[in-house]
Amino acid sequence: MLDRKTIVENAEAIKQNCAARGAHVDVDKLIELELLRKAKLAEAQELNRQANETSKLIGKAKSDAERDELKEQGRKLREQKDATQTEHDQLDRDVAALQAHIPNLTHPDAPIGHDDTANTEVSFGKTPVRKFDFQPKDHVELGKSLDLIDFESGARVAGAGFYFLRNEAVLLDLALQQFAVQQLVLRGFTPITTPDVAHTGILHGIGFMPRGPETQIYSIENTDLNLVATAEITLGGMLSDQVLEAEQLPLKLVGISHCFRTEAGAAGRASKGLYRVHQFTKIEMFAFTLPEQSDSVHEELRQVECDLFDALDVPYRVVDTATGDLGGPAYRKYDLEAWMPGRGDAGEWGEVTSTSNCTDYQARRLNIRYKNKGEKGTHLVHTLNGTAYAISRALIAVIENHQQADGSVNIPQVLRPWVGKDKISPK
RNA sequence: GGAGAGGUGGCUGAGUGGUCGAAAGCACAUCAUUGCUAAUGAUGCGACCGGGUCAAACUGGUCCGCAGGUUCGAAUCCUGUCCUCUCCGCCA
Repeated sequence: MLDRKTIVENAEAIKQNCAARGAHVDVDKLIELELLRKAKLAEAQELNRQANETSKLIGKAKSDAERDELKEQGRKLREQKDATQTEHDQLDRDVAALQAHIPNLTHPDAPIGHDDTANTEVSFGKTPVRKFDFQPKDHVELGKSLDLIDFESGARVAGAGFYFLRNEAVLLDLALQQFAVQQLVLRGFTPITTPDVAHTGILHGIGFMPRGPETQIYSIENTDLNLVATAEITLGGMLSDQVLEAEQLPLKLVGISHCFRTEAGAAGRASKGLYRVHQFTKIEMFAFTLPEQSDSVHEELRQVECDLFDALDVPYRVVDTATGDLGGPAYRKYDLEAWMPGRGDAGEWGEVTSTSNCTDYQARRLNIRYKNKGEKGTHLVHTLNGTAYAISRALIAVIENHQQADGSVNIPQVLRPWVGKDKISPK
């Protein structure tokens, strides 16, 4: 959420930013309503002041007649105040509704463009794209032949988009989690496990819109709880309404995230196998920083993501996300796209991680602040998030890139201690 | 799940209808004083949203878990709700 005052005072810049991001919000309308709202607020406050004054006089009234007269006067003032307040509250809701649809400001270096075709390549990983001297299989085929992934049972038990992992895939799943958490703890991140459900208000704070027709979120009936789509929700929500000491920042966390997504509207998109599923595990980085730290921490998160995929010997590229392809809260976003040899006709890049600098956009709604020692007043922190490994997609990249001509799959060196073997062979 | 107690400022904790944004203590800040790893005294010290100012001063409103209700007026009375604690039951 952007600050209302900022919106009013920078109307033209906000409109341009909305246009660049493809957000259709009537900024002029918002400003008009906001100014009206402020006028109403002043009016209600003045009426309230008069009513308070009258009430005080009643306490000091000398005669019953005088008291009754003042009571009547007070009652009228309260009525007027209530009416004005009601008008204000409606305006406030209207403004809030518009405000919620205004995306964050954008980093000046982010590429401008309507969609992901405008994303720019920033860099490539250490591992080059492999030239196969045989026809590589996709992970669905390998998953079946090596008895690693069972989509049929997943569909039977929970529906399309669910799956069972089996055998070495389970060990790989755990190994990826262990390795990522281990590396991040070495880099000063605090490991956290979080609830897998969260209140609707927390989802809103992070920028999700649960309970709408197009929502990505599973909600739990008869409760205010939703299954989380990422631990970004719970890690960010963890410090909602808290005031941190400036010296505690940056605060870097690594969460083990169970992700549930309805993927509404995703049907028909190229999304075979594990690529787009309703449930997966993710190792998620989250950071709270001082405003002046967020750019550098963002670069740090990107570097961690690169290092983690370099460690798997998986080829990838980093892209700087174009304005039109940024989510609402992101000020700037980098995606890592791993090479997936089995994707499409001859292999394609597929998104495996993303890291966003959300500046104060989430912090404002979640009310997460910091204060400088000895100073009065508080300021909003910046929040950032980044994927270490989204296990399902990392599995695709690992399995497809490390497959061998004989149908086996080599296990990346760094994961071998946890998997307990070098390769996955046909049974 | 059952029974009970409680949620007040950074903390402890008074406060059962108007003079309460809230006593007192602690903590904190500044000053003074004694000089020895601290004591004593004075003063100040909540947050948020507005108006005002170059900035202050000054000033209006809101806030006593949260949301409603009663009343001219609510920290105080009523209802709902959330959370915490204790005891019992159940249980991975």
